[in-house]
Amino acid sequence: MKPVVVIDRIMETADRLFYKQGYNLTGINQIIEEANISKPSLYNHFRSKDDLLLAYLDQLHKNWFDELNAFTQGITDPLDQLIAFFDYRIARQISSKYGGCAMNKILSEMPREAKEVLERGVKFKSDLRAKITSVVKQLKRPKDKLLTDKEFIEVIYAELESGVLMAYVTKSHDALENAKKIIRKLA
Amino acid sequence: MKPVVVIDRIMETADRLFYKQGYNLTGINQIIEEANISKPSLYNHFRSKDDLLLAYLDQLHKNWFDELNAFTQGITDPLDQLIAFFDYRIARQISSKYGGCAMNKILSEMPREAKEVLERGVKFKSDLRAKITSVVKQLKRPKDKLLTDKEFIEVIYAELESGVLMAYVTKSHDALENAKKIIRKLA
DNA sequence: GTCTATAGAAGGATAGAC
DNA sequence: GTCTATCCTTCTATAGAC
Repeated sequence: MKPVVVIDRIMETADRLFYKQGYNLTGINQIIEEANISKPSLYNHFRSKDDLLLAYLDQLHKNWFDELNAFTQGITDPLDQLIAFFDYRIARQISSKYGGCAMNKILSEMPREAKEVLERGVKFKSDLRAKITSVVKQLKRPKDKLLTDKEFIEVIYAELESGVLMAYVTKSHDALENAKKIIRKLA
Repeated sequence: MKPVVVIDRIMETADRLFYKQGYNLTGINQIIEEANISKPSLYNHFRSKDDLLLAYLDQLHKNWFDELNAFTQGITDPLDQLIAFFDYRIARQISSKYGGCAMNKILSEMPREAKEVLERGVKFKSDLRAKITSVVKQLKRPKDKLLTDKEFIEVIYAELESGVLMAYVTKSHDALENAKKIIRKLA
């Protein structure tokens, strides 16, 4: 069921290859071959390979948060919502066979000059942190908790990032599972 | 003060370029040019570019832990030692102008087949975790603490990983600084 | 062990026909 | 908008002389 429209075929192929092989290891030639289009057809839609990367990152951002929202839809208890963030990442890592975090992998292979890419990374991370913050506020944690809200949010965020990284390296979601217990204790 | 021996010049140049630009963006041509050697001279010491990468990773592992040991040398209090782990990473991020974690960046740009590289990543992470574990044991934390030793170790590790990633993306070590306060509270 | 020279493939991007 | 054909650069790696 490949997309019929050319630009959709490009985006679908870029998404798959950039995630699987990384940006720098994926050549324009491979993209056009697997998307079954010609080279000038690609350059008709995107000025350059870098331009395609930015489009890929924007699509990634939208899809990632849309799917997260769909995943947590219907969960009312705030603590359960926090746990669902971890379950979302676990589900993604399992379905991608522990391919790691798409955004972090791209960020990690960029040279210093890639300012526009870095900006998208910052936006992605601040949006995720904002979602966590919003849910933590709903917990209405008492003031005498060991960690402040800000600190608790930081730990949640760190456990998500580190957990996915460990999933990528060890090909297991043990760390993400353990993190859930820690979050329940600190809540 | 460039190294005189050829293989040292290669390693020094590879170390600098792999970290600054990443592995895939660094060509053999650039390495030999900046190391002021010829191409066959490089291939006399390393069978392939991949072979050079493995040598680079092994050197990185050794240097990283040697410098960590030197950094924590003389610190006797276990909690201070844990904090020193964060200060070590802060110092490295400042001196590298927030270039991020060398090991994680390489890991992130590898394709699935790069088994030998991934193994070195696993070893690096398990060695760091072992060091944290060793120090936490010395804390002799009471059983009634909110987090078990295992959970506390996990949080320390996650804050280190996530903190360096945030340093790379935001070009600031705020996250690593905040993490220190959290660790003190949870100790 | 080190060099000059080169092979052979793949990289990103474009001209011009339809 | 899409194609065939082509351009120029860069890539990893090697042959053969010294």
